Amino acid sequence: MNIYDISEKAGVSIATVSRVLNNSPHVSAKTRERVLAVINDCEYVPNAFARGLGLNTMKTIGLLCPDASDAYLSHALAILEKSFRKYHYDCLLCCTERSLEARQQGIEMLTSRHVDGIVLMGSTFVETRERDNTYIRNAAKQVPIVLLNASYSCDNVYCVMCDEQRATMEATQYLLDTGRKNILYLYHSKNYNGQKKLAGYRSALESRGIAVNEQLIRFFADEKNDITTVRDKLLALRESGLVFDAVQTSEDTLAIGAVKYAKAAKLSVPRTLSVVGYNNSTFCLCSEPEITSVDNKLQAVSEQCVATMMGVLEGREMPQKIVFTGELVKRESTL
Amino acid sequence: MNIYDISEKAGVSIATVSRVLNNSPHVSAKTRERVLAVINDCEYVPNAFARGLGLNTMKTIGLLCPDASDAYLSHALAILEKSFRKYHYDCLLCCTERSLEARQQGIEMLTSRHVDGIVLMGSTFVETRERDNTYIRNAAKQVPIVLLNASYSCDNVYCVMCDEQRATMEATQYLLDTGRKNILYLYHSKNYNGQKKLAGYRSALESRGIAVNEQLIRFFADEKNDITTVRDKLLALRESGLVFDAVQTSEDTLAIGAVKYAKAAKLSVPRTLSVVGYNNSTFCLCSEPEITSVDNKLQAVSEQCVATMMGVLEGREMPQKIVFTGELVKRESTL
DNA sequence: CACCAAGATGTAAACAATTACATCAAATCA
DNA sequence: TGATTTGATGTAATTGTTTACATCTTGGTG
Repeated sequence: MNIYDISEKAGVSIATVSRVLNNSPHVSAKTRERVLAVINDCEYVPNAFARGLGLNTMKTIGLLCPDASDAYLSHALAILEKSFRKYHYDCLLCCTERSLEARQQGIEMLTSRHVDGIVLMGSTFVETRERDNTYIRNAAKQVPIVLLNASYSCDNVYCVMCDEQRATMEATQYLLDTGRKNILYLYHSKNYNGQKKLAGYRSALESRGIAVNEQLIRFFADEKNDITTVRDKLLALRESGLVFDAVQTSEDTLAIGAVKYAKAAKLSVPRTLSVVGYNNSTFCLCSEPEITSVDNKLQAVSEQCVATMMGVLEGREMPQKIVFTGELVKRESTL
Repeated sequence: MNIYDISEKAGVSIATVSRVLNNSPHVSAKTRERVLAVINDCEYVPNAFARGLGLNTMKTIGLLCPDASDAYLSHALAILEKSFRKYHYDCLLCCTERSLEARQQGIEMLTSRHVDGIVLMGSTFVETRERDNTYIRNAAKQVPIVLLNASYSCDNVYCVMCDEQRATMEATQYLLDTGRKNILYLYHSKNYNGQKKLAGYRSALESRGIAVNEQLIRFFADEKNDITTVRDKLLALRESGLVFDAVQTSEDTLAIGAVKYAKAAKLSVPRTLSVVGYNNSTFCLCSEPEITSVDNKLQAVSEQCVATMMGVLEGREMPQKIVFTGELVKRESTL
């Protein structure tokens, strides 16, 4: 069943059928009605591939997501999909691992499928390592790219992000202001955002004239999904003589691990140990006590990504970089 | 840059270029090499739409997900996407609300885009209400449909699921066996799975010769995302004189709410109140105490969905229904 | 009444692949 | 040596749209 069958049954040309299909005003009311009747009758649906070939677009956005099962990213995913759908764009999902090669492959897949735009979620790459970003430059020659919570200056690449450095800095300052002296900083990723957050921690100490103790900065590789391991590592740190009266983390589940550690070490949160997470996820509310965490405005950032992409696709001039401000949500795990 | 340009530059016909592109054996080694060199040189990528038109497929699977931000579904999403990618199929994501109309629209969108198959995640619909399922029957005429954790008998529709009734029953029996007399059952959805789980709760009581107290069965609408509300409602129930020494739920976050309630009511979990969740999500580990929950084998179910879909697409005979068995994971919130 | 604009409709050329069938040369066999 | 097979390559049809351009009505205007 194609457009020719319909045109024949309706006694018109295929051009007229196509015009009806595309709501062209150049069709008389009677003709339109007759054609629509036939279309309905035959349950005809135009072939999407042929349409794509003719129009050179299938109204599709590629979403490159490092991990769809991650609480934070899956939330962004849901917002992006919903918002793009409002503009009648569908989303092709590509979950890469967090490795550079996988992301590169993912982008190639998406461009080869001729998506209209790509949203790159999260920051696997680092702004300063130019070599790693050539694949973005290349892809940007084909389609507009919007970076969700990452930063990179390049033609046809747009950034929407939260100032994670500042948000982290304010969280650290808050801990200092409540009298904490030795803040252990746990981070799980050395990517762009990971480094920015760490920089925020450092600058908070500097702003208060406190020297950074490198012993208090710990990289807890990809253990963000293993609360027990985090707890045990913290117990080991304490055992080794490291002194700290607060734990600040780059991710909420690490903070959960810190709370579990406090329980195991018979410390009271927040009396003898303050805990601060990052992302303000549901995990914070599940914990006992509930965890203070940084809200990095995911909803706003995600929606702005869609707005930016649509602006670019509609030919409007769009800002190359939009930065939101995070906010510390205070709960029971801090004084 | 199309296949004609390449054929010209390489001094061959478009058929030969196409053969090289598709790894046809009917090309001599020298010719292949020459063509590949030109392709590389020009950074030529075949047009996906034209290819789709010719082959009548773009190797795409539609994923219909009620809510991509849900912990449970997002996990399934990640597994599905990854597994389909192994077979070189890409995934078109469609997040519907949980309403029937939205799902129906979603399916129409996916079929109009000519996906090769659709995975329907979760059960919005109810097996017995035939009227609600006509949209599935219709869609199944176009493409194979695999239901993830739902059940419906129909041609070209395949089901992969966990026996949630049995899993729930075993959890309830466990509570009874540990001496609990009045088990409050909280559920958040009246869909197919919601009803099956509730049936499991009832049958557990019956199996022990205990009459079901309807007062102990409570529908906590869509409050699974609002822990505080759950806590307050439970406090109100206690206030109203309802007696219960255990709370079993259809979803982990409801169980979190129960734990919060216990704290507010100064009850000890599990000493004076047992709590059992469902889904065995990370939330269970965040809680203090950690929550006993039903693992419904999401990984296995998701992977089998992909295996079933690929089997169908490759023309193999596939079982209409595959049922996995859930498992109660015991933690600190039960005796 | 002739002319012209406007609106409706049709024709045919893109769009960019795949592939059945035809062709042709070289190798094998009688 | 001539017939036959095999393998490589080319030709042209096919897929189902969109759309620029051509054509044909129809009604209004001078």
